[in-house]
Amino acid sequence: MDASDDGARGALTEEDAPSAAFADDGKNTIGSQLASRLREAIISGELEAGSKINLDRARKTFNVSLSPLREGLARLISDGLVEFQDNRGYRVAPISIGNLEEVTTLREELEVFALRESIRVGDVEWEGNIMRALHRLNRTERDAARPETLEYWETLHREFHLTLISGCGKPLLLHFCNLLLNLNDRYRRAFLVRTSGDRNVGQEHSEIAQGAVARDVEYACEKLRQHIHRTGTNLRNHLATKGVV
Amino acid sequence: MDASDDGARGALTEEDAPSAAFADDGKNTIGSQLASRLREAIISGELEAGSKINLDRARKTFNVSLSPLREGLARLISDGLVEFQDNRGYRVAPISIGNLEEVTTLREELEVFALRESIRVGDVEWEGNIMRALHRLNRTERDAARPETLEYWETLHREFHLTLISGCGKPLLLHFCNLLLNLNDRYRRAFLVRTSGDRNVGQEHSEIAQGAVARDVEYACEKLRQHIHRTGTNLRNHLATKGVV
DNA sequence: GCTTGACAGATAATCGATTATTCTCATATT
DNA sequence: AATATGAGAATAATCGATTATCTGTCAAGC
Repeated sequence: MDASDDGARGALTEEDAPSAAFADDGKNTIGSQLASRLREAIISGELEAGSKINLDRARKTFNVSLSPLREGLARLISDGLVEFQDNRGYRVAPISIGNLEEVTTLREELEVFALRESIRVGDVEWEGNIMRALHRLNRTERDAARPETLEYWETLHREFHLTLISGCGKPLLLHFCNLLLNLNDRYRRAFLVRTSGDRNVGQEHSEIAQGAVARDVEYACEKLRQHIHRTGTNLRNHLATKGVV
Repeated sequence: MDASDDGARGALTEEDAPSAAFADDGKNTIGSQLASRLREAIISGELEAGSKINLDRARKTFNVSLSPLREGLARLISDGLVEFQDNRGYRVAPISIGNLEEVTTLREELEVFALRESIRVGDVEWEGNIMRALHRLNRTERDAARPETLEYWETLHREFHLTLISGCGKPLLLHFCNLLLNLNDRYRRAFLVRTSGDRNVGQEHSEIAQGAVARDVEYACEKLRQHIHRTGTNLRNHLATKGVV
């Protein structure tokens, strides 16, 4: 499941890194469960970007009372997926080309920095986790005809990117990267059914991973930067096609 | 007042940048007011780092009901000042040397990047705002004997740093920097009554500001980086002295 | 002596009802 | 015609009470 779905929700210092399965992954309270469901609903595009969230309607849709609903929504604010204004309620964070460009730029800056740090201080276990995540990702088919494979691929893809930087030992930085990845995934799941023909994404991932475990900082970081940049460019073109400003 | 105290609380895309006074700055709801009061209480050290927040006691202390109290606390989670765990409630985010070092490192990375971008795209109004913020800061006495002057100085200092990077045109980046500045200020207000003798902080600020408005990217960025780094080093020494791990 | 389990008190989470605010739209006014 | 006003509906915020969960203590069993 999504690494950010841990039942134990901390603050910015929480453990955002992907980790081995939790037998009992918490999610005890209705508020927590709602946060997960809403997060998935927003990232998957089920809830339209920019739309207002009517509390009363949402209350009925999810069969919950107001308190846990507000609780869940409040958490998504820190994820950047929901906006809030006093007395005007909540709305799904809007999307825009400007926002996508900023997310891409910051990913280039922060994820690359986190990878650099990971290569510097990451241990052997970190290396192993990368190889595992890469293998699982590249062995998974991404068939546009079957949405469930797409979602599974997204999960693994996200896991791969988080694993890459999980060795850096900087919880705050990982938190920021996690947020950015969330925001980015929303764009991809909304607009990118298939990758553009001139890319071999699987090979890109392999190159990054091999550079990382070989501790070749410059190679790995440059490959990661290009990978993020290309995705950003592709997405921007798709958005422009669909008339998003 | 604190720039992050806007009544209108948005998500990560909100306007975190400092701006001229709001005649009516909102803060309509009890939840919002509480968020501000609690934020100040935590940053100023009034609420001890790492301590548990008993909801019932807090409810009585602030004379509010449970719902707005939870609302206010939830917002501080996204600020990284409060941590939360299902069924175990809220606690003030702990401090540690490790966290301080990460905050410092990320400030060096992100604030410097934001300054670089600001110098690249900032307009004349941005330049003017810097000179104004610098003037107000350097004209304000920082008298350790009078706490109210310290607090006022902190406000202006924060305003100066946010103004420096306010021209970058990247709301998400500004949000991250705002969070980091919050976390950093908590350490300073707790541990740094006076700056160490070998520094002339006023001059450091002046050099950064002059470099920025002169559009000398490398000079300004290097000065800012050193400024942040020195503060980090000073704080770490103070923490170590007081036995913080 | 150590572990396990039941109990009680403390604490957090949730609910349904109430109050306050904003929004809508028809009407009045310049 | 454009703008201002105000009543009523829609919606958000808050409250007090109730329910669920956890934490620490102490006794029974191994």
